[in-house]
Amino acid sequence: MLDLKPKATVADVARLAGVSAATVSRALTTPEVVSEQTRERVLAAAARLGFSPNPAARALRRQKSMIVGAVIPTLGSAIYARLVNAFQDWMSAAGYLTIVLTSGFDNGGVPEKVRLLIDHGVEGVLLVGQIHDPEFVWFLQQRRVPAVTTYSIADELLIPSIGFDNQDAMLRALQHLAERGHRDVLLLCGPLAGNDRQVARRAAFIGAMRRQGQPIENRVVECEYSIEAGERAFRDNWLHARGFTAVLCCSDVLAFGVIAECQRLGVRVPDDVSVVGFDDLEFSARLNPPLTTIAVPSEEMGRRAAEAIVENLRQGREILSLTLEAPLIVRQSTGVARVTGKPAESKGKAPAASDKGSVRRKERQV
Amino acid sequence: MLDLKPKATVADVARLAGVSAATVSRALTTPEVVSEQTRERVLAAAARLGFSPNPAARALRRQKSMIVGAVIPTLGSAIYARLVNAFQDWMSAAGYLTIVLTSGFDNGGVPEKVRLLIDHGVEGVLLVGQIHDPEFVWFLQQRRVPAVTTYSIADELLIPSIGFDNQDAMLRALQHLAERGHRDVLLLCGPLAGNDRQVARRAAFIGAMRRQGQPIENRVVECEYSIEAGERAFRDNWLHARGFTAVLCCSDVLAFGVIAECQRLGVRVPDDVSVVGFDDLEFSARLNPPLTTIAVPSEEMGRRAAEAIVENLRQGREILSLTLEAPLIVRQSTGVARVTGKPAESKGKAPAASDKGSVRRKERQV
DNA sequence: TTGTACGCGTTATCAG
DNA sequence: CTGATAACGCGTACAA
Repeated sequence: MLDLKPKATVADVARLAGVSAATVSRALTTPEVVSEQTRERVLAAAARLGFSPNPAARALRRQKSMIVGAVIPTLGSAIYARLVNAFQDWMSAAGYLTIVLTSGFDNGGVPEKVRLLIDHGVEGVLLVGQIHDPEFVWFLQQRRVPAVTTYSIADELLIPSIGFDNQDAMLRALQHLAERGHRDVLLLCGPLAGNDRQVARRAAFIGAMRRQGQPIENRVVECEYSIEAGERAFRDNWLHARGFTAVLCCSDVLAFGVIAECQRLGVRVPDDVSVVGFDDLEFSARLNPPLTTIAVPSEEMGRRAAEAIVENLRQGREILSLTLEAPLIVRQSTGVARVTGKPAESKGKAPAASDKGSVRRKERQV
Repeated sequence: MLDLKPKATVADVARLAGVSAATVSRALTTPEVVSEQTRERVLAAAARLGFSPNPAARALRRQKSMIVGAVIPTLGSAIYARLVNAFQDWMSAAGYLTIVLTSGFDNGGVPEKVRLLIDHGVEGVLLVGQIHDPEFVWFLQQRRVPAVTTYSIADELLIPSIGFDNQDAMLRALQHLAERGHRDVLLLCGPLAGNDRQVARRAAFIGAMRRQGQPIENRVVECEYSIEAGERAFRDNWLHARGFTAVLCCSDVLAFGVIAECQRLGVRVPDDVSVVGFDDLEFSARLNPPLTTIAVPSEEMGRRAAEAIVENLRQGREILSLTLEAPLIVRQSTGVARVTGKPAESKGKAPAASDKGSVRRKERQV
């Protein structure tokens, strides 16, 4: 049963069909230049031998692998998984396969991973976050490998980006809170080391707070991306450093933790504390209360990045940076600030019970 | 700035180092067989030219691409994303890159995707769910591409599987419910077409119900995997077809929807209805109430599948099927069945408020 | 329309 | 230890 026939080659097909190897190749790749009958003979022979062209030989000859790569922090985070999902879908439709490689949240390791990909022959690369390493940018250029960064916007002269403005998104979230009387806000951000998105968000936060003359000591906390980290961060800060009336989370996952912990501690959201997230994951609209959050266009980034790379590969079209919208979705986790230190009057229980019907009913975009 | 030097080859390095191409190759791949000084000259020359071996040429010569593939339903589902994440991590540590391809939930499309991967030169394949197509299995064998299926257990003579017993998991969940007096149970399952995991779970459910002489009309509902589908399914069935005292969901995502809808409808969990999930996602322990669910070992499946494939590739070791544990994690979403049609006595509100401290406090494995 | 000849870049083999 | 040579399998000028 186990025949070791070392996989058919064009030569085998040629022999069986009684033609030359060149003709086999033509019959398979440019059928129209081959006569009807030889084409049929060749196709039949190929089918009979289960022939398919050796990808390495083809790649060597054509200088094209039809493979692209994606380097992301992790697939464990829905936000990146969805990005890659969309990217991969589009790429696959365009005839490219996608190699996925994870690098953790510190972008310092990304160049090495990209090198690895390129050494394996990928023709284009999707990245998350900007790389501030001129040598690396230069490397990509001279290797002629188109690359797109997502989740942030382009600094000058670096890798083109298809993303959104993290600072602006943050400012809109803060303004939303400010309009409701929140001046003292706690920021929970994700890992900062080598993570330009988080750094940008924090910078926006600190800038805004400074402008308002608001002190920021003990108001910026770095967490891992996990529900538990959000729980812990909220608990520690609520118990030891009260005073803030709102929590701004750089990830919905953290916000989930905050809300869960609030329930456990008997802290009411938004009556005692308002909570804002960042991502707009599927579950965020179903939290109790539904989460006000920044809707990050992860699928769109993936799709557009794929489009751009494919067009570059096919027609040499330059990849242009693009800034997408990341609207604030206002739901029920944010409300008017209570007077600091003094719990607000309870507005009567059961916002949940009164909340029948479509979840999206009470949403608003900003 | 844009020098078009068409990427250095061994020949270029050889010329610069004043040696032959063969020596360059040796200096790079088996440094120990080359004299100290020539090695250094070669390495220096290679570094100066930014040389790295052409992957297609290497793959052609060595008959090895160092690339493997994974075909999964979608990356949009945390459960598969985590599987691939673990698989890819391990593979990458072993020197292999991973191409990810999605195929939707109907396994009918999988063979085609795998073919695509193999036509691109992958050396091994990770699958989700069994493929019942002898021709396909034969194809994999004669192409000598090791494959592993996950999420289910091996039927005889098919592709080796590293998974868990879906039927058994389902029976344990049902037994847990039965012990608490639940006889009339609603099953929400995911897409069934071409999805052997879901089919197995449903089969177990139907079998058990039959054995108990319990009617199953209107007790099996097929849903998409989304929170909203869970909400809708529960709403429709609760309003129109009361009678069941528990809902068994084939995915935590559906259970999330059920619990969210219960809150909206004022239905108490577990007093009025018990809810069981399947997956044990990160958020499931934080739902209100925390979700009783089957813990699917997705990371372990990914890791072990990678190990098995690597060992097959490296040492020709046969891949053995393996059945992993998928324990039922008992939390607070399941309780004693109320008398059908009559809401249970309320046991006093605020299980949440009393639920301080570690989330895992009240867990139990079965 | 088809066949012949060669090269893509690397590495295994064999001789030196 | 090193160099010459051939071959991996395909695709494409070029010639017929």
